[in-house]
Amino acid sequence: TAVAVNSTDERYTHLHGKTVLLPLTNREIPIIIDDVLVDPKFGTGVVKVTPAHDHNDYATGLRHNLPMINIFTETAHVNENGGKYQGLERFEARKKVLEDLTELGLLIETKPHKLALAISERTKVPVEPRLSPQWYVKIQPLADKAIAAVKEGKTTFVPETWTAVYMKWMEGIHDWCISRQLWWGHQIPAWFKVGADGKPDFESTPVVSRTKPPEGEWVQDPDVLDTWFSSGLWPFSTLGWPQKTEELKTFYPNSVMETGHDIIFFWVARMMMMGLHFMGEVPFRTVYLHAMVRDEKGDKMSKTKGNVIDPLDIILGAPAANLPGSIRNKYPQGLPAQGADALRFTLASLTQQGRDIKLSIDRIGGYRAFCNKIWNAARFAMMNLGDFTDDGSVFIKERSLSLADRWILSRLNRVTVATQAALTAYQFAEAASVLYQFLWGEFCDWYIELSKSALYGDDAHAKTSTRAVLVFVLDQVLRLLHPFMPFLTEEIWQKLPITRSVESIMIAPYPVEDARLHDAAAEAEMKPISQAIDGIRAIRGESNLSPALKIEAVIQSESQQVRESLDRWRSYVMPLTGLAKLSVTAMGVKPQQAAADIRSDMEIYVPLAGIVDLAEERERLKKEISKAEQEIAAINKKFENPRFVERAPPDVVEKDRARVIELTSRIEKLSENLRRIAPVEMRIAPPATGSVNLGDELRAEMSEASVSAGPDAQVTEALVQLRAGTKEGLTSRDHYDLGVAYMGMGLVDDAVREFNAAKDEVNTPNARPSVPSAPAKVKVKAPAKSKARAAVKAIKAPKKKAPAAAKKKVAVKAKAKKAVVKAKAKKAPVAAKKKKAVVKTKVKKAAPKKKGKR
RNA sequence: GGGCACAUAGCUCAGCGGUAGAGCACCGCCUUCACACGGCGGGGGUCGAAGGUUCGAAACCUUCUGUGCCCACCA
Repeated sequence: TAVAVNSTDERYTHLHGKTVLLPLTNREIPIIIDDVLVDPKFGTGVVKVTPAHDHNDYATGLRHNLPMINIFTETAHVNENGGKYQGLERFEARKKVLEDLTELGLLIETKPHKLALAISERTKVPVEPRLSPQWYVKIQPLADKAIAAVKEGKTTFVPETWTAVYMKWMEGIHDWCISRQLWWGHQIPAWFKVGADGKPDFESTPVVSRTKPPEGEWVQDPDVLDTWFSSGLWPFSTLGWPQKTEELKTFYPNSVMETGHDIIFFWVARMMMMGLHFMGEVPFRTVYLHAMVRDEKGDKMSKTKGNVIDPLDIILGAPAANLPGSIRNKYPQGLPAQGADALRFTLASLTQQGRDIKLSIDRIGGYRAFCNKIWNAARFAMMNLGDFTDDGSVFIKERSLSLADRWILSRLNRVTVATQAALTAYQFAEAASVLYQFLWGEFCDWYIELSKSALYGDDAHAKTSTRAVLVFVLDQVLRLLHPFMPFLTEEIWQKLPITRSVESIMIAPYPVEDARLHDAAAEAEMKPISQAIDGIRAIRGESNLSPALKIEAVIQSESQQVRESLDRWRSYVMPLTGLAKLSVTAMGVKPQQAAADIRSDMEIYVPLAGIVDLAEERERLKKEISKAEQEIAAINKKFENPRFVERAPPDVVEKDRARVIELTSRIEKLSENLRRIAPVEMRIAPPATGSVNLGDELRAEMSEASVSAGPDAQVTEALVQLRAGTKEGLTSRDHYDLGVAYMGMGLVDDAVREFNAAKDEVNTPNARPSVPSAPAKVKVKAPAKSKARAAVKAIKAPKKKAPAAAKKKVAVKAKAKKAVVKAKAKKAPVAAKKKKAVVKTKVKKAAPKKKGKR
């Protein structure tokens, strides 16, 4: 249609205003000057212009008033405007054009050239831009109103980051083509005169009408409206518009529009424009844009990629064979059934504002376990309600309650407030998290455990109160949870044997804050109790004590309040920590041979020499000390910088100062305890090789052989008797032998005590010269080592006596045996346990035997 | 090509100026009378990289790298 050059291109200045002859059609076309279209540095600096078949050229055509010559039919064949190429398919036509140009000697060269080509998503062939009659909506006046409404805050976006997306699109908007050549949709209500071929004559002036115009031959435009044009009417067309119905009056404008951020342009923007135009008011006050679910790599799920997970496969489970390819590869075992509530709760938990969700099957599994946990907690409650059928609300306000009761009610109130706040702020993940933590971490882990003594006890009053609280909390928390887990909560709620005001949890009132439940005193009093329980549990856990083993604990505290609370609620502490005895005292003498847990306002001791592994306890203390030291170092680094004290807010500085003092005191206490249970280092001096640490060596052997006095009650008893009998009237030799025997049992600390006793005896005139004194050390000569070894061996193979001459061989054998045990232990834990059991039995026999020897 | 997000423990994610957290997975002890889809305890991170602001940065700013999404006639 034209040939364009850049005005600054001096090569072509002489051609300005002239025309050229199009060789293949002999049409005369103008040379135009267009600096927008033509880049003089690119190619020849001359470009052909086809306004009917290219977007840029179309704009150029408008600028220069060029004719729009369409050369394609709907099927991309050359039409009557294509001269001799008429009827050819587009790719054929291109080949022919090249051939003809070559033949005429007009083709100078061909060069490969990369360009962006629009490809049809459905048919995968290049799209040919082509002029055709379409309906457009003049958009600017509509957009202006839609922009103003958001700027004025009449409608807000949540998360607000999407406001910018909406604005950018609105501000750069262009007229909206609303006609579509599809098979279904709202047919455009426009009528054209019937043309010669029986089809609409698009050149005629259309009549817009719902019904056929009465006079003349008319045919309705076959096109349908863009689906978003129809959908844009949704906020009011669904409410009876254009009639002025009650529904329309009530629900327009609506409060919250909830949708995906991928259709802000398509739908939200159109609803805004349509609503403002037809109703004169925004369609909704808030637009909440939810996260989109992606696959595990963050890619959008699509059928083409084959990465779509059907929600039903997650809910109901699916064998691998039923899954699409890429999903099957990741889950070759298929998907386990997770349930609708677990899926829903997971989605809520992962819905963080402004982010998309990478769906994690594993995480759904975690919440499935949560569903199970709730179910079992409810089962526990119902099993223990007895004949209690009240909903508890009256009881909890009129009766005196236990500390645990008051505490959980206060926590419930906090959770109610937090859940409400989160929901109001559209923080669904936060709400889900709050409820999860409360239900599992507080209600199940603490309240249910604490309630057992009352429920299983004889105090009728306490029993009834606990039942009331149990059912009340459950009822309330189920309501709070209901939006996140509709099925499970309804099921349990219906099963609760309580009187209800409504027939479904769906319409039960959502819990609101109840200031009367708030109980700061109860929460404060629970603190030392949970601290004590945590501390004792930590000692047990770190020392791998069996839960069945009853232990004693001593708790010392400077705070009288703490002591009183612990004393009053010892029935909470003892069962949760498996205590046989709990002593609560003021600060004073520390129990000997005890594991310790030092807290800021209490010190917990578990005096169990021989049962708690003091070596491990020492490691634990060292670790705690090092942790505290590291923290002090980090804080001190701050203080070294003078500007920190100078410029940081006083409260921050003060907080750090206090923390240093607290940590220092903690380190002191921990170190003190470490000293108290420190083993005395023992050295033996074998003739040739120099000194060896017998304690370490034996300990290493012991642990390799898995010899343990263990938690066995009989063993414990035997040890107590043994120790009771070693206090007085023993010779140095006796102490020495006992030390060896203790070593043999792996009780290093007891052994050390005996060796030291032996050392004391040595200082008397009758002392055995083979046990010389050394400051804070016990030196034992080689024979002692062999005896110790023999003791070890006796434990391992008690019936065989090892002659002194054969000790080396035996030692080698024993080592080989140990290696076998070790290897077995790795592969077959059951076998290792059996081995251990055998060893234990021998210890039982060995201990009283020693006693008898005295 | 333009725009917007995101990058924190093996995985999925919180935290968003003042002592690095959760769930799952992992390790140890336990089939204790709601729950082994469980209980208790534990190990694991120079918070993508480099600069800058600050007394102090995982967090605020800049640049870079990587990943993803949206738009692509116009931003």
